[in-house]
Amino acid sequence: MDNSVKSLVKNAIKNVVESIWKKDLHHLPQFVVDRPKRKEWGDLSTNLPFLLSTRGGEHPESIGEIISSGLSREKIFSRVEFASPGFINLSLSDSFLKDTLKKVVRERENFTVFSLGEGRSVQVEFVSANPTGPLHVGHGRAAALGDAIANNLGKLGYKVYREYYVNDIGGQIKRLARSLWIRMRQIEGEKVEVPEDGYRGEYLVDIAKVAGEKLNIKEELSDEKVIPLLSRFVVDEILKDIRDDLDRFGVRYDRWFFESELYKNDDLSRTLSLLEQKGLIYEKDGALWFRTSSVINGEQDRVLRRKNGEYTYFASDIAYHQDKLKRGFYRVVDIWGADHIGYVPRIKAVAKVLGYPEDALKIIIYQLVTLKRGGRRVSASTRAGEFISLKELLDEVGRDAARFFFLSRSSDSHLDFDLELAKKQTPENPVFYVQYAHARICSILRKAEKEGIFTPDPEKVNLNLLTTPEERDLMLSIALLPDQVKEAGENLEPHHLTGYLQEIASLFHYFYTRHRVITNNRELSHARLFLIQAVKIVIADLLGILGISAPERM
RNA sequence: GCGCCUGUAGUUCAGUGGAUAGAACAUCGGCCUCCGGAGCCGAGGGUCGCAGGUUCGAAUCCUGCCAGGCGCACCA
Repeated sequence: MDNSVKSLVKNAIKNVVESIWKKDLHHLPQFVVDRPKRKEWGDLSTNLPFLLSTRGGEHPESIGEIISSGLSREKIFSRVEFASPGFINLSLSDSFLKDTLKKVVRERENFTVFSLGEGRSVQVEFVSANPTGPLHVGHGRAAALGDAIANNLGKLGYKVYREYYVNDIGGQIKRLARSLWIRMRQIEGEKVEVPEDGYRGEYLVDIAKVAGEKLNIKEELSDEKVIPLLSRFVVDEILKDIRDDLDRFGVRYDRWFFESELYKNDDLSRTLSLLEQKGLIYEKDGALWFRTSSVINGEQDRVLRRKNGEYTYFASDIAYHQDKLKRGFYRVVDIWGADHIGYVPRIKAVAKVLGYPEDALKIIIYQLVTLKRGGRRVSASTRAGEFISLKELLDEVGRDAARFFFLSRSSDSHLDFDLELAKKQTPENPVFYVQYAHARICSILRKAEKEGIFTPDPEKVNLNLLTTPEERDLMLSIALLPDQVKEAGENLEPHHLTGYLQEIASLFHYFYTRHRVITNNRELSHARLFLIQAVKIVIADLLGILGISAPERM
């Protein structure tokens, strides 16, 4: 499947060019087909004449005119115009737009499905927060991003695996368990304090109470025996909360991958010996090092196994990425917070030596989230322990608003999250605005049905009655939806979809204020009901990709 | 000091080398006999951080500065 209008147009252009110049032009330069800035310039435009002129030395005008006259014979265009200095502006024919509208109603959410990823699987690993405390708002951004990207890739036809990598072993977990142990003893009345480098959050006190009841630990047990026991317990408890939060946020994983698995089945040592064979490992100062410097210029070598014999996180991560590769993913997407930015070259180097194809590993770095209440910044310092948890955010603004806001900016961009705005049930709030468009359509459809006017089948509707510019704008916007989904998916940039949603909602509201859907003219009512039904389908579809609900009533 | 990200309207941000740089919010001014006014329309507002360069063409690519963020562990 492929309902991309841009591909259709590109192919038409290619055919025309090839038939005109015969074998003179073997391959065309990478030309662009996109929406022009101004309405007068048509629905789509291409810069091909510019690009051809620089090659052949001809003027863009002459080339442009020749291609234009060839294209004007194509049925999908109603108007083809060369525009100085080097564009061809294209208008899609009404019959094409109307056929496409019918296609939307027939295919529904499959309208935006592509088969280009068929037979290939993709893994998206995201959030993967350490199980040492509750998720905070930053993890919410990761969750929204990862889930939307996964949905989007699913639309492109890939089989998508969502995965959470759990660091369930290592020094931090030991510190966590020790902190818990201290909290438990405090409850028993012992005078002990959680150390500076421990985990001092209140949540451990709650877990300590549960641990005290469930574990039945005898005081005389040595630390050596207690800590492993408590480690398991505390990781399980915190992970339970993390799962709950994510579940509430609408995120489900196909797999929770535990770091400890890599040790149990020897993956780690196998991977390291693989690197050793390649001569990328050496010993120095009692530690085992990876020769990052020989793979990537300017990088430092990194420790894999410490002096004390323990492996570093980096070592596990190498084994983990080897495991991903072995599972045969066509593409692997890692979503990390900005605080891991320095880690990227290292893991890229690893991917390279493990034999990942170029670009098979995509690492998305998202910038930090700043919470605001009105204009005022909400303190979110982890250090002071007063960070806002994902749970609190969901309590306050809800899942839909949280997702929409997280997805409304490029991941490279710092995110200002205005809690007040997110809560508002007014059109300044973009989530509300978009959802309202959907609910409003549902309301009209309900009213029409009550009056005995039913939305017709694609075979029966007379779309020639849709003649106003507002109707055409909606049809055009809908026709270009598959391209939007494709581009957002290929670039792993779901934020484009929130923008598109706002555009289509706005076109609908504008149409609504200018025209009545239910009129005395039954045939016209049918045509308009058909149109708004299509709008409803695409809004719900896009919201679905973003993991946001499309309410029928609000 | 080094690396990466960011710098675009009062604010928050879009803008895969193309035409006169856009949106939302905010501000100001308008629009309801009638399908959800929980909506719509209009106006003002910009040296695209600064300076060079690349080319037919630069917010976009390159170089150098300036400012903010995040990193720079035998933590994860």
